[in-house]
Amino acid sequence: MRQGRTDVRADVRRTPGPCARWADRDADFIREILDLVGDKWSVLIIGTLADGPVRYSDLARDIPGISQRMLTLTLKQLRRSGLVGRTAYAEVPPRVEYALTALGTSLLSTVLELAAWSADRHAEIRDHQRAYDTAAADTD
Amino acid sequence: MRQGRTDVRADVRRTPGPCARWADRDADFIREILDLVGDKWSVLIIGTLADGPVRYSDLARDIPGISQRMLTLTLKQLRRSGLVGRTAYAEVPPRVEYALTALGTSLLSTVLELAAWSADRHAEIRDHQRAYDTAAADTD
DNA sequence: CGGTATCCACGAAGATACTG
DNA sequence: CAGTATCTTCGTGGATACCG
Repeated sequence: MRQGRTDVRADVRRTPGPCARWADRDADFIREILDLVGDKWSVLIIGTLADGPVRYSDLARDIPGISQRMLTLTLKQLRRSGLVGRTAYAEVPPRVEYALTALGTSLLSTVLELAAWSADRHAEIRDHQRAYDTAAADTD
Repeated sequence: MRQGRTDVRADVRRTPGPCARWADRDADFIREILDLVGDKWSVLIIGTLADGPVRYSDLARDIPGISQRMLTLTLKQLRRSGLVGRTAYAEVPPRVEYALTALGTSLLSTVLELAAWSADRHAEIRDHQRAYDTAAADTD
């Protein structure tokens, strides 16, 4: 499962007791990746790029509800981190394609797993939420 | 004309790949899980609970920078979704322990994979970011 | 100890208009 | 087509004080 060179959990204290603590570095890693893909649009964009290069306007059309501003901003951020590449063709009309880099692709599989988990468990989650909300309403 | 506005949805490219265009419910799944663990603290809490039940005050101490308010709020959200369980012991002084449920544990492994990815690639990502920022500064 | 309640600042993000 | 610029709203989260 985790055959990466760096095992995050290795840095977390595994005391027999109930007190495992995050090394600051671990928290930073989490924060870093969350900043990258924890927002509203990044994962959606990455998923849309899964099959190959996609044009700006196609992204705007295929991602429901995204504004031009957020699309541009999020693409810029993904590009900055090296997850997404941009190719502009000097044509008329102009054509710009965005595609996953190798780095982006490597993230895709993990992210897809998360999506699969969510799809798999979402009924269970919703049930819990409803039950919780009902119980809370009772005690109000 | 390869793609008019009318047939956008019909012209979905269904390659055998992971996902072509987002069906609305796929986007909803992503959104759901991102709402759950995409925030600043959820993953950190889940990770801290990895080894077993942890008391409220221990969570507050072991998660650097978290405020009491956010700890309470995030725990409530995780509890609502069935990822975390709460047990209050009628003692003096009072003791309350939080622990991952089976659902929470099943998420943990996926999330840990994401953290491992981040730990593994974070140098590469930072390099890209620096290069990008430098290039941007040049064109300014 | 294990929380709630309230106030406030700040950044994220939507709407809209404009440009190369 | 592929963006940028600006304005404004809105939610998230920090600080602080208080309660069972």
